[in-house]
Amino acid sequence: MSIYDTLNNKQREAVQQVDGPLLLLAGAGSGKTKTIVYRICYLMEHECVQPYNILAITFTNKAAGEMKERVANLVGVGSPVWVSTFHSLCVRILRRHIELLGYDPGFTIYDADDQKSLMKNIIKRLDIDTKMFKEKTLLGAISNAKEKLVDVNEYELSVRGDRYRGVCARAYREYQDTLVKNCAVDFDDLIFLCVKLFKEHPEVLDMYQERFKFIMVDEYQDTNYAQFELVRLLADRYRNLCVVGDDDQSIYAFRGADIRNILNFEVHYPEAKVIKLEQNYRSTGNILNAANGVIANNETRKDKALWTDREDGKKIRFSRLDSAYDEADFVVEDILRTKRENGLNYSDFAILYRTNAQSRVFEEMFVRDGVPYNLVAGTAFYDRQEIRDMMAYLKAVANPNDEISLRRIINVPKRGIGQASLSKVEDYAELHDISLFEAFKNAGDIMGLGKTAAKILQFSFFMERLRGLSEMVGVDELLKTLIDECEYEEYLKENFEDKYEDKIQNVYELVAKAQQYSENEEPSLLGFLEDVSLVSGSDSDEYGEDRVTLLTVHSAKGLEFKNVYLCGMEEGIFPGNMTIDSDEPDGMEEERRLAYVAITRAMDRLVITCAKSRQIRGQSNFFPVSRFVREIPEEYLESKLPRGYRDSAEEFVKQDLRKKVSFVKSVPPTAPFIAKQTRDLNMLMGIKKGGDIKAKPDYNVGDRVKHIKFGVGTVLDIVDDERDYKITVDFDSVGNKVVYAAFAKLQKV
DNA sequence: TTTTACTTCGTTTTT
DNA sequence: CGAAGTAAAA
Repeated sequence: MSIYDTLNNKQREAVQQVDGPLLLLAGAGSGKTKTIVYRICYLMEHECVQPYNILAITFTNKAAGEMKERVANLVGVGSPVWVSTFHSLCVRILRRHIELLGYDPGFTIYDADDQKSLMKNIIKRLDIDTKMFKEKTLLGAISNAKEKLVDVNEYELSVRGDRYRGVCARAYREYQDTLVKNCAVDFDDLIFLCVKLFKEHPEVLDMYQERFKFIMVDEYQDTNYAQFELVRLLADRYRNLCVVGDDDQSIYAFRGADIRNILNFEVHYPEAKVIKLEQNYRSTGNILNAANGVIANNETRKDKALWTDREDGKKIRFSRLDSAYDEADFVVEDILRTKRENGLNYSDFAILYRTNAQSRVFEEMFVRDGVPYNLVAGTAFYDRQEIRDMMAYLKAVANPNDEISLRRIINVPKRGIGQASLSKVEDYAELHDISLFEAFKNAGDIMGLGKTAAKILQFSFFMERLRGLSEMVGVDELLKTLIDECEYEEYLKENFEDKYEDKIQNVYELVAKAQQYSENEEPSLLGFLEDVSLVSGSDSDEYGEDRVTLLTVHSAKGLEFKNVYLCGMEEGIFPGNMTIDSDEPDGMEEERRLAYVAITRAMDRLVITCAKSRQIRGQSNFFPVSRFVREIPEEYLESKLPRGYRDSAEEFVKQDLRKKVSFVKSVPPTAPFIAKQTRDLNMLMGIKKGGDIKAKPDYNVGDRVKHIKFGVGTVLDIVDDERDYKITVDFDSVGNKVVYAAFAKLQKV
């Protein structure tokens, strides 16, 4: 009896298929990780592959850690197989060779927050119109470019007179120049620069191709073009590349993941073997069938169907409540009852929702009823202000060129160095072509600083001292000295009256983490910073306690729970209005995959809820039931959906609008349409909590205006209707339409 | 320089 | 409705 006997036929086939490219399509809950782990072991045991010739790439540290542990358990402790995330793999390679690209090997990694600050500075420096361009947009454009391996020069060439993209190009150049000056790289750079390194220095690539004779990539459906290219280069010599993924679980396209990487794998590698893992070991038949029913509505997908030999189990419970409040109440009650009746733990339950904002109501209820819960939230440990402050100090100590971190801490705690003084120092630095920190050291020579010069000097001495210290002591000691000498605790006490205790505690938690890190074989400040930068908040291990888990569907990927509550299943929330309004269908398919991921998290029981009306941004709106609920075949539901699944208010909405809005006639009342009409009616009837004042349009009869769907047209008439201004527009493309000002949001052109 | 009052603007986010 | 960011006052 060998360990491989515990695999099913398909899994075993995948494990033993070691030569050449292999596409492993692994459905949800099909034993994917087990298969990868066993395959690694099989390579070593049966194919005599040296562990250091194997590379396994994952997306999260959590997945990497789990894989490492399971391999170690199978073959004995500490195997030298490289199991790492894309990003940490690239950092390791870049630390060794980045000098070839003209960077300092002690580079800092900028996270999303650093990027934002940097972009803000650039917008100011380049005097970019903040009405037209927000840092988020520009960073998005840059990130997009880097994900597609488009460098600054290529980007500039591609602009071709487009004014909008021209601004992006200017921002991209300035952004990249500043990164180099600051000795810093962003997340996208890690991949981008690694590919660049391989392309420009074949001798380096050669070395890694020889080293990584067998490569495996997990969650392949989430790779972007840069990652695809990185893998392609590394695997190009031996072509022993095994990619594992599920196109139906691709939910990160909005971040650049390119589903075509997995869909076209056989095109890139014609000799590839394809193995499908379709047996699901997680969910009951009803849950699985429901998921299959929903995902079947997607056009662009690999043909496959999950099956299970588990029992049918409980049917899916669907309940539509009046409000978000009632929904939360219902869910909490249902959890408590189910837990009691079946002798379950709190940790057997999870609440899934589309957006983080939806967690609040549930939290309130849990607090009210004293139910222990764990919120997998956006604001993770390392995103906390006080932690970011400390990290900025450490970053600035490690890399004096890191302006972003320096600016963050120059006046934290308050030293009386404000914007005005900082600007003077910046001008001086620019004039003399020196770094910000060098300028700090020359503060005495800068005109007009007055008394602040001494303060700046003092700060620079302090940083120098920490820098010296960092070479003598561990990160934990360094942190303690830092906290002590800049009187950070006192600063927190003075500035955050009721929250300072938490913050101080967090700071000492960081010290504890630093202590823990210092026990590594080769601790270094750089290493600690790296560890922190590349670890996301959501995979910090806060498990152990018996709690209900609250999380977004995105962060639920890869997890499973006995009981899943999928909440807020409303047309307009999930799928969101953004997706419904968009006219390209890819977004809706991704949204549907997200629904599929959500459903397949459930092992034994799935409860779906939604609210008829919920407050969005302070105003209450009606919502129809999500199309994804309606796509579940009724036989898997506990009870049939109410006929028409629309309540009278919505029926009214529909009829009312048929009379009022002319274009209603020609369009069949599909779900997204009704969602739209619902929103429209909310506007009309003024179903708003807050003071509802209709805004007078900023255009007049005769003006040219732009509509999001209909394009440009001329305003023919403006009528001051009861609730809103009724606008008649002659659109160039579709002719006369009557629209409501608040809803149509016409832009004067 | 720092505090305060007022506007603006809102998905999802593995690293 | 709130967070977060900006403009005027202390």
